Amino acid sequence: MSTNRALQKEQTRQSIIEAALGQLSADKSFSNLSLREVAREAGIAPTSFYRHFNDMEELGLTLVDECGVTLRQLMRKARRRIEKKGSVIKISVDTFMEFIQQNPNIFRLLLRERSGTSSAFRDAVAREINHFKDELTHYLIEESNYEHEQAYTLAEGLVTLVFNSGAEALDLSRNKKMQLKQRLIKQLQFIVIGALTMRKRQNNGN
Amino acid sequence: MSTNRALQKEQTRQSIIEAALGQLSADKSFSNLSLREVAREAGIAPTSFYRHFNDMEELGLTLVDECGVTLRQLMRKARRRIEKKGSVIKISVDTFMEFIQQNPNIFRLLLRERSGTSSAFRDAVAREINHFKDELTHYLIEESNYEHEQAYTLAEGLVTLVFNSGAEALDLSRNKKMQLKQRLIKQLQFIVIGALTMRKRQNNGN
DNA sequence: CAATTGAGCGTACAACTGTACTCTTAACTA
DNA sequence: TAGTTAAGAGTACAGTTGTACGCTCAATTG
Repeated sequence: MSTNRALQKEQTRQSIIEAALGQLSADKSFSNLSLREVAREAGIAPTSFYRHFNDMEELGLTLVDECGVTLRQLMRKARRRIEKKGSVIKISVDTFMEFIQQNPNIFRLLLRERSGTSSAFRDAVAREINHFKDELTHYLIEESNYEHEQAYTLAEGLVTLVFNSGAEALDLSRNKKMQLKQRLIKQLQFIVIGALTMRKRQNNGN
Repeated sequence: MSTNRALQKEQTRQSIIEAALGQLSADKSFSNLSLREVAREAGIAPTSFYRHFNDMEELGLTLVDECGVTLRQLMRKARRRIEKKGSVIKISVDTFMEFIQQNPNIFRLLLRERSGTSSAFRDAVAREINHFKDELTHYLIEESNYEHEQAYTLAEGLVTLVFNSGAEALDLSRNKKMQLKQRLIKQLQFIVIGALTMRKRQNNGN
């Protein structure tokens, strides 16, 4: 198996990926990136793009996957912090907000393609979000003895609230962002306590 | 003031709007609609478009506004149904789901432009969603004696959950949609009961 | 009725797009 | 070392886009 050649190829592949990520912004979504623009930014001829991806879509899906990996790593880090003690809700929210603060463009990619034009994209993003729901579901089952269906419903609600506040936080001032975060934490508390309360009532046959 | 001429103009204006709405679908978002496509569909010359809108963006904002009006009318209808009695949560959810069932494309427009490329769009959509939050906030204050801040936080959470489930419901089968709706209702109950519970605790000085 | 207005059309153009095809040349293989 | 492979460049083309400009001609106005 080759070393030098494959290595060079991998490098330009990476430069394509970085070029694409670098062009994403509040005013430029992936779907209005053109193959030529990306190639230009990556320093290759437009036609050379095809040596690495068949499509812009194929490149996009790669970005989504990479983003998912990064996010999951981050949440693992968050869980470690929780084990060392601290409020589950606050630490999770802090972690998430930290991520979108530092990677606004890749988070925008997720947001946009979640309801975007390509079903392959939509599916990919849905898959990433489902990872979150599933992990949280397991956490709730293990830590708080929830039954699966209840746990999933609860997890889904929590993830929805967090993800959405992330979306709104993108454009806000530091001040408004703080307020939003406070409200988010309250909403998460509401839903957690609500679920607990309903479970108690059910157990008491009430 | 003219009658005939202005009327004709209004008619082709409407045909532009309908053309645009007609072209929106799961696979075609407003931002990849071209002026020429819309003009073609509306049966006018590309350049005639400018007699009615300066921009595609101006057309888009019009669509968002129209969508907002429709939605608010619908929610008023829902409130009337509630006054004649019934579960607040269930009726609201039914109403909302009915809307996106019957107007999936215009709802997709809202979803997409919510985190889209144009800040004018984002603002417009945010404004529409805020209408919902505000109306619900007032409702909670009047009907359940919430204090304003708590009411707003609660309303925001509820609206977020509903709006988001709407987004997910778009692509689901009838069956999955029912399940989603069930979970949504549970999540709304969680959050409402959680808020009530926390308020009680606070009042008991607990 | 004569003059004005303005919605809509047609032409034209420069900019940009994706991609088919051919060529180069450095890295690999045997 | 001679032959093969494949990444990347260059050219070319047909298609689409927004929009500037000038024209037409029916409705409106005075």
